[in-house]
Parts: sequence; structure tokens; C-alpha cells
Amino acid sequence: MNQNVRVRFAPSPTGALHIGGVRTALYNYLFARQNKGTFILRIEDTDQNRYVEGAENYIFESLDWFGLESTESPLKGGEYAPYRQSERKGMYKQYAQKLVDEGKAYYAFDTKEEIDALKTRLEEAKANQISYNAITRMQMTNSLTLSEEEVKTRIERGDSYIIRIKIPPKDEIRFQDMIVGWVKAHSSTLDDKVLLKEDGLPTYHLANVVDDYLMKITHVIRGKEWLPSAYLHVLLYEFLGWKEVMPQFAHLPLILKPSGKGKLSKRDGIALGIPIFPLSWEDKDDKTGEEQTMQGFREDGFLPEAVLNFLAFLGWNPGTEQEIFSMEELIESFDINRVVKSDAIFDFEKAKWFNQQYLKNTENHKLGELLQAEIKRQNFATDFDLAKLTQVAELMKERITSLNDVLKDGLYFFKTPEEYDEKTVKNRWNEEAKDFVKAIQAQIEGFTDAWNASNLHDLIHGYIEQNDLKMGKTMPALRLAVTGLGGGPDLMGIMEVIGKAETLNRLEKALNNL
RNA sequence: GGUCCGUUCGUCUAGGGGUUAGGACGCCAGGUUUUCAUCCUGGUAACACGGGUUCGAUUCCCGUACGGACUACCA
Repeated sequence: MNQNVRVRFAPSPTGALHIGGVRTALYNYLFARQNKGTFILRIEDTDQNRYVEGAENYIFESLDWFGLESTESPLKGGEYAPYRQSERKGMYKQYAQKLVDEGKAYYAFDTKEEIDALKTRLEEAKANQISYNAITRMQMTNSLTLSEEEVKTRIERGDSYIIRIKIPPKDEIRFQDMIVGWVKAHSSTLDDKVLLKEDGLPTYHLANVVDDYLMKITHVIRGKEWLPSAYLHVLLYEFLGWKEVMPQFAHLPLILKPSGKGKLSKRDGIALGIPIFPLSWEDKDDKTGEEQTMQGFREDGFLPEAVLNFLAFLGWNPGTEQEIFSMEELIESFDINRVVKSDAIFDFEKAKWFNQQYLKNTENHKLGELLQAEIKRQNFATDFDLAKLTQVAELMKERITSLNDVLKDGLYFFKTPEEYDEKTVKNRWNEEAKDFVKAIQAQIEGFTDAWNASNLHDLIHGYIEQNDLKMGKTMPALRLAVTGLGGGPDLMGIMEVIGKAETLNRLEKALNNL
């Protein structure tokens, strides 16, 4: 166990944090916790153009909902503050400058037109590499081709410039990834990436490496989309003289669309009607520009622990047959070396199963509270108090996959049925059933014992036995009269919740209408 | 196109030179139940292909195919 483990989750506030990001955060969190290390939240907002209002807050709220608490963050501060790259903007330039001074990077003055011309030229020549690299940089406008004086003049008079890394022409870059294993690439396939932008802010590559170094990050756990640029990062550590303290990398497999064709995206959530965000998120449609609200797992009635458990298993497993893991168990069992290499398709059915398992194992009063919160959120009309809601939750918990199902599948708890399930009417409602319901109605009217499921059970079962009736022939009809449906939890439990007056009201209504 | 990474049931995956290739989700069937669901029992279904190496390969190696990521002054 390494006592000094420091990991970071470094999202960009460009939109809602999606489920893949949450998994990355989770793996970082688990790794930190099991090593008694530090989990840092850093906001990577160096691109003002892509900054989205509210996105940062969304990240905080989401992590909060999941209980993925960081020990150092923009909100909490910490020894290496600030934790927002926009607030660190003055810290990066010196490193880029250092590289220029040492001949490992250079100034470039090319206009957009010049870059476009280069690309077109390379494309026409059918060159494999469309980029600014060891060969092409000598044909462009930069401090490698301009005289020292000219460069000085341009900078002094305020010409805009950027700093590009000078990738060595012949070098093999290799490193051992904790998940992927040994990987290597030849430097000739890398291009001279921009390190410092025209606005003086660093690109991801520079900011990321500098911050990870400054914040003493020991392990970089991030999505596999970063693997191709990891070679650049390794080179950067080398150039900056930080190779000895370079963090270990762990590139996580991606989460793919249900079709398996590409990364899971916002569009998939919309198209398939499945949540891919933790919390609801409002924005404008990419194409039509129309306002749209996307439901999150929370609004769809998921428990955060269930979502986390599901996510933990998308790319990792303990090698045993246990699948339900509490957070404490995950912290103990998670093993970054057991993370699989191949991408995983997002399977919403499995997510629902996890949620159902958690719902079933959640205490009734807790479910009652969650239900109360959901009722408030939906503006659902009911005067049920917490005690009643807890009773409803208890009755429904074994037959729902999402908390919201209580309000849909169990609507009859709250409202007198307006309609009766056709199929059930056809199969279960006949003269015999009607007589039974009438008899029960009379029994209930004269009933003076305490109104609860147990007493009702005795009453109804007693009547059935005395009159030599069959449960299967009678109960479904009574259920139909009370709930309008053919299925559901214990009928006496339902009657207890809705009360005597409402029960009688429903029986009367059913006898009149059916 | 180029670079990098990957490939076990439909999906998530275990396994690993000799296994009846295991589990979970889903699906199907049966049982339990006042009903629906839960639950229980059973069933369906996989090592991408071609060459090596080997007594033996799904497992190791090389190709091919397929898939994905990256290829921005975005992260």
C-alpha cells in the first residue's frame, strides 16, 4: 500500500458530466480510498469558448449525489490550490518558455490560412501525416525558420504567437500502462502539438502535465481516449525533467453506445430514452437549437449506490461471483490491475437490475423518504404522510425497478381507479365474483375492529373459508374492484393504506360500473 | 488515409496449453403466490478467421478481418 497515493478527477465544464466520467471518478475514488490516498477534483477550464454555464456546478452536485467526496477541490481548497485551471493561468507559461529556451519547443507565427495551406498541400500529396511535424515545421513561419532578430521583433511588437513542442524525429516512446500494459509509439508519428495558445492559456496537454506534476499526482486514471496523447505527455515529462516523478498511467476502456458503434453520447440518451447523466440537465439541441431537458438517473428513480455498483462492473470485476458490492466492499475489493482492456457496451437492462436489487435491500423508512422527495419534485398530488408513504414503499419495493414505478404502477394507492384493466375484467369479473365483492362490502361495513391488514386478512379469509369459496376465484375480483388492476402487492395491505372509507367507496364504484 | 488500442454467449464478464468453457443481465419454460412481481428450478446461447509453435491451442506467436479511440490554438 502506498501512503502517498494522489489521484485526480479532472473534468472539463463543457456540459453535463456523463456516466463515463462518473465511472472515471469512481475508479479514481476507489483507488485513492483503498490506498489511504488523496482524491482530488480539478476543473480543466482552459478553453473559454467551450465553457458552459452551470456545468461546473453540475459536476459538484453529481459527485455529491454519488458521495464521491474529494479531499481537495475548488470548493474545499487544499495545499495545492487553486484547483481550477482558469485560476492557475499564470502558472503555465514559464514551463512552455523553459522548453523554448532549451530548444524543446518553439514559437510559431503561422496564420490560420498558412496552416490550412499546409494541410491542403499534404492532402494533395497524399501524405499520410497531415500535421505540423519535424519535416513540415521547417517550411513554416516559426522561430526555427525565422532569424533570432525577426522572432524578437515580432514578439516585441505584439504579434500573436503560439508555442509548439518540438517532437524529436527519431525516438521510441514507451511506458507501462496499469491496464493496457506496455505500449509504444514512434515519435515520428506524433505532431508538434500546441502547448500554449494564442490567448496565453495552455492546451490540455501542457496544463495537465504541469498540474499533475505540481499537485504531486502519482496515478493518472482516465479514459482510453487519452491513450494516443499519453505518448506526448510522457515526452513532456521527459522534456521538463520530471521523468522521475512521472505518474503511472491507467487508461480505462470506453463505455460504448448500446449499438456498440462508438462512444456513448448525449444523443444516445435522447434517442433511446435512457439516462446517461446522473442528474437532469437542460441545454439546447445541437441541431435544432431547441431547449431540451434530459432526465438523469436520479430523476428516473435510481439510487446512487446502485448506479455506482453498476458502473463499477462496467470494466471491472472481482473475479468472484459476487456482484452486489457496498461502497466499503468496493473500496476493499477494487483492483485496478483487474480492469479489463476492451470497451464495454452500456446495458441499461443491467443497470435496472442493480437498482432493483438495491431497492429491495433498502430500508422502508428510507424508501419512504425518497418517495416523499420524488413526490415533491414531481408535484404529485397526495396528502399521504411519511408513515403512509413508508407503508406504500414497503408493499411495492419487491416489484419495482425504479422508485418512480411506485407512483406509476402503484397509482391506485393515491387515486381511485377510473378504469379497469380489460383483460382482468374479462377473465375475473363474473356474477360469482360480483356476489363475493358485494358480500365483502357488507362485511366491511359492519367491521369495527382496528383497520389493518392483519384484521382484514382474518375477515376476508374467514369469509372465504366459511363459504367454501376458492381464493383464486375471488381475490382477483376484489383486487380488480379496489385497484382496477390484475396484479399488485398484498391486497389487504393496500386496503389498510387507503383506509376504510376509500375501500368502501371503491367497492361501490366497481359494483356500479362493472 | 495514418497512428494507437482491442476481439469469450445478444450484453457485462470469469478462465486459461488438456475444462461438460463458469457466473450475471436479458430471453424462454416450470414451480411458489390471492394476482403481478419477487423468489426457486431448469433451458437457450460464446472462445472472429487463417497460419504457425506444441503430443495437444480458445489460451502463446504472426498475419487477416472486424470494432473502437485519436488524428483542433477541445478536453
